[in-house]
Order: sequence, then C-alpha cells, then structure tokens
Amino acid sequence: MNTPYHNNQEFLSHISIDSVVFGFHENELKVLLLELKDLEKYALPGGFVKKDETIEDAASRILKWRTGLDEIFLQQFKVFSSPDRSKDNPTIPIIKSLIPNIDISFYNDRFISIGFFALVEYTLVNPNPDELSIKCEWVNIDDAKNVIIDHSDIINGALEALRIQLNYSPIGYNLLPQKFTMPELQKLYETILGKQLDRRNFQRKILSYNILNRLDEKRVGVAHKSPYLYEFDLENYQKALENGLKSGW
Amino acid sequence: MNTPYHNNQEFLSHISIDSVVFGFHENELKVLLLELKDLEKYALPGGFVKKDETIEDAASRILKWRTGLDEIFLQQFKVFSSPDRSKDNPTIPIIKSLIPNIDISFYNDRFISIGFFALVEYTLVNPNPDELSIKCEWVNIDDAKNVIIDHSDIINGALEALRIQLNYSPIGYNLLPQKFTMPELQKLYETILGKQLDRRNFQRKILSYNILNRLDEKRVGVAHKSPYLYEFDLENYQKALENGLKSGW
DNA sequence: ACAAAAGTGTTATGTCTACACCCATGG
DNA sequence: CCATGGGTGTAGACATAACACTTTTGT
Repeated sequence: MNTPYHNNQEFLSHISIDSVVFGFHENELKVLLLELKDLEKYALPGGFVKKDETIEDAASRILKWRTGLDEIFLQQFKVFSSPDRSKDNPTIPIIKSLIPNIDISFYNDRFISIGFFALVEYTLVNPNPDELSIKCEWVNIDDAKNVIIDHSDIINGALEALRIQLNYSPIGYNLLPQKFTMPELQKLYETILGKQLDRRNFQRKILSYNILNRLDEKRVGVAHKSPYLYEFDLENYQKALENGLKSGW
Repeated sequence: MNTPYHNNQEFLSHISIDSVVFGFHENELKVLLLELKDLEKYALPGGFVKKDETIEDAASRILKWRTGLDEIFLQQFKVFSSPDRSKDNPTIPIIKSLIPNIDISFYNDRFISIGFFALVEYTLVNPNPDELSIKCEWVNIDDAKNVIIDHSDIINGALEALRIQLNYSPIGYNLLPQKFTMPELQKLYETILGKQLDRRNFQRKILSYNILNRLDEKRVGVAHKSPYLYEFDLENYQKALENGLKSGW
C-alpha cells in the first residue's frame, strides 16, 4: 500500500502542517491525537503540502484522511519555526524502520510547521491512525501532555486562538450536534474559556445574537427539568459571521 | 558585494517572508514599499529564512536591513500559499539579469510566504532599497495598489490583523513618537479603522486604560488651542499587554 | 416530597453614545 | 476678534453583573 510517507517527492520540502482538531463530548473539550508506535508519545495529526495545493487544501486533505469528514472548519493560526523542533524528531526512526528503502533525507530536513485548528462534531468523526501510529483517539485537552517535539506549544496556541475566535464568531455551530440545549452550549463556552459563566447572563447574551432557534422539543430522559433544544438559525448565523459579533472599536 | 540574492543556498527553499511595515506620518497610515527596477511595480520588503533561524528572527533581520531599526514590533498574521503566486514572479527576470551566474532554480520554485506586519515609528526609519529596487519608500496605504503577485492581499490581510490587534493591545506605542497629543493618537486610530471617532469618547476610553501620562507640556506653534502632550506609561503599558485590553467573554 | 437543574425576571452598576459649553491659540 | 480646534462635563441608551423566585423532572 502506498501511503503519504512513501511519496515524499510530491511534497514541498521544509514545510509541514499540524492540526489541532477540537471536539466536544460529555462536557469535555477533546483533541484528536495519534499514539505513535513503539513510543509512549502522542502526536498531532499532520502532514505535508503537495506541490500544487494551498496549505488550506493540504490541511483539509490531511484531516479528511484522519476523520472521514469533508468540509471541516479549519483555520491557520500560527507558524512554528524553532530550528530545534527538527532535531530528534522521534517519528523519523519509525518511518525508517517501517519503510526501509525510503529516502529519509526529506524527513531529516528542517521543518517549519503551519498550525491549524479545526472544529468538528465529535460524533461524526471516525479516528483513523496511519502506519506510524497504533491509534488515533480523542484525548481530553487537559491530558494532552505527553506529545512529541513542540506539539504542546501548538495545542496551547490553538486553544488561545480558539478563545479569541470566540469573540468574533459563534463557535458552537461546528462543535455541537444539530440540536443541543442551552446548558450544553454554555458548558462548551466554559470549557473553552476555562471559567464559569452565569447561566442567565450567558443565555441572554447568546440569544441577543439572534442566531439560535428554540425548538418545540425538549431533551427527555435526562435528570431534573428537561431543557429546550436549540438549533442554529443558518441564515442569521451567516449574517453574524460576516458582520462579526463584537464591534470593539 | 554579496547580497542575500547571491547566497540562496543558505536559505530554506519554498519559504519566503513578506512584511507589511506600517508607519504613521502627517495623519496618514503608510506602508513601506520597494519600487522594482524596470517595472512600474511595487513590492513588499521580504526575504528568506536562513537554515538556522526562526521566521521571527528572519523577519527581524530583513527589516533591520530595510529600515535600520532593531527591536521592531513584528507579528506574523497569515501564510499565503496559492500555487499561482509563484507563477510569473516579475522579480525573477530582474535577479537573472543582475546576477547572471546565479542558480535561478531556487527562485523558480514555488514559494509559500509568511506574512508579518510591523509597526515602526516613521521618523526613525531609513528606507533602504536593495539591488532589485530603485527605491524604498513610504506609500500611503490607500495608494499601495500597483504591487506584484498577491502583495495586495498581504497588505489587506495585515490591515485586518492590525484592526483586530487594536482590540487587544494599545498599538500607538510602536507607531508614534515618544511624545504625542491626544488628537494625534485619535487620528492614528481613525486611520487604521477607516472611520471617524468621537473626540471626547475616544479620550475617555483611552485614558481609562491608564497607560498614558499627561505631561506638563503642550504642543506649541500649532494653529488653535495647544493640545497637551502625552507619553505612554511603560509600566502600566506592559501590564495592559499581559492582561489584554478587552475581556470579551 | 425532595433535590437538582432549568426557565424567567429584576436591579444596580458600568460602559457607550451623542451631545454642548467654554477656553486657548494663530491668523 | 474670530474661526477653529482642544479641554471638559452630562444625560440617556444600552450592556453587564449579580442575584431570587418559580417550574419541571427523576428518584
């Protein structure tokens, strides 16, 4: 079988992409990580840029392979370029042992990595490991610690970018299932921000954007009072994206 | 004389840097552009990344060469990667004609460009052209039109990033001389944002950040009532940078 | 019936907006 | 002395923060 790692001559040298894929499940913010073979370390899903595609197309292609999803919300947020990051990359021995005849010089070069973050609906993802990894799985963001190279910096940078993004666009649409409750949306915000928010003030503020429709349905089978279900009002949601949520200056 | 264009084997292939250097003068927002030889086109100051430096160091080195300034406020904001951007790069013929024996294949490769924006104090800059350009000069941002490749996109992206930055940090420090008046600071904000602001509300908001000291001096020799001079309170300014200006959520 | 969570409302506080007035300066 | 811009203040609209009561559900 041909994998991306064989055909390194179709990629641009020195440039890689690493994506922090965020998902939300059971009130926890998760990140998609690969567990590498023979190491007890994790890595971000990443890859390289083909000679005729944009970095956005590359990130999209890579994540389609990892998650099965088309049309992922993706955003570049920072380039990571420390010269040290290319030293002692623990995936190189794995590649060498798995593909003995490979031209390893491509991987031994210095790489500058473009960081993307992605927002996906947890339940739609089919995590798919590659030949370097034993598994691809969701990890709670607080537990995403034992990672290679500077991937910890990349994760932190992505979270920071996500927090800023929260002030400019209504993030929930990409992370939640179609129907969701107000407390679920609030938990999402609280988890991203890492702080508690007032229930009533949160609801008022979110509703003031006019991007949610309350349905005539409630979440049943849950303990205590049944909360209403909401969905995003796509038309107003698009408008809100164009105008931006905050004025600032 | 040896210039960067000769020694292309010391650079990473496929990766370039383009910087949008903002300055503020006579109530206008300016951008530093190079006028290319034999073309009636302008280009952003840019360059390549050495094999052992970060992109931030590269951007800093390149701008030191162009402006004479150390310690420039610099921030990466976006990577530009359209495959088309490497076709018909009008600087390649110039390089070829100026340096006949050069290995042009480096420049003929596809380049992905990392966009930075820089904020500098206009009066401190000594614009310095390179061998490809007849001059390096300040151009009003509205007149920065006749530029090569996608440099127009890069300028627009930088301006957008600067506008967002305005909500997170007090920009004026890097763009204004040490002493300045409130109307000057306001004009800077108005120019960046492209809209008028209320004089009194602006002053109140800026002062509420507690990052300015009003001096016992006024600008003299100017028509009408003499405005007070202000300077940044560096201690509080640093604090404000750490905490961020806006809470948002 | 009770505990726990959800729906809804109120009040105080602060921030933003839109103005009006007086003052100083150069012409 | 006057036109122009700068310094300062204030009232209303609006947003935010803090908090209380009622309702619904599963147990």
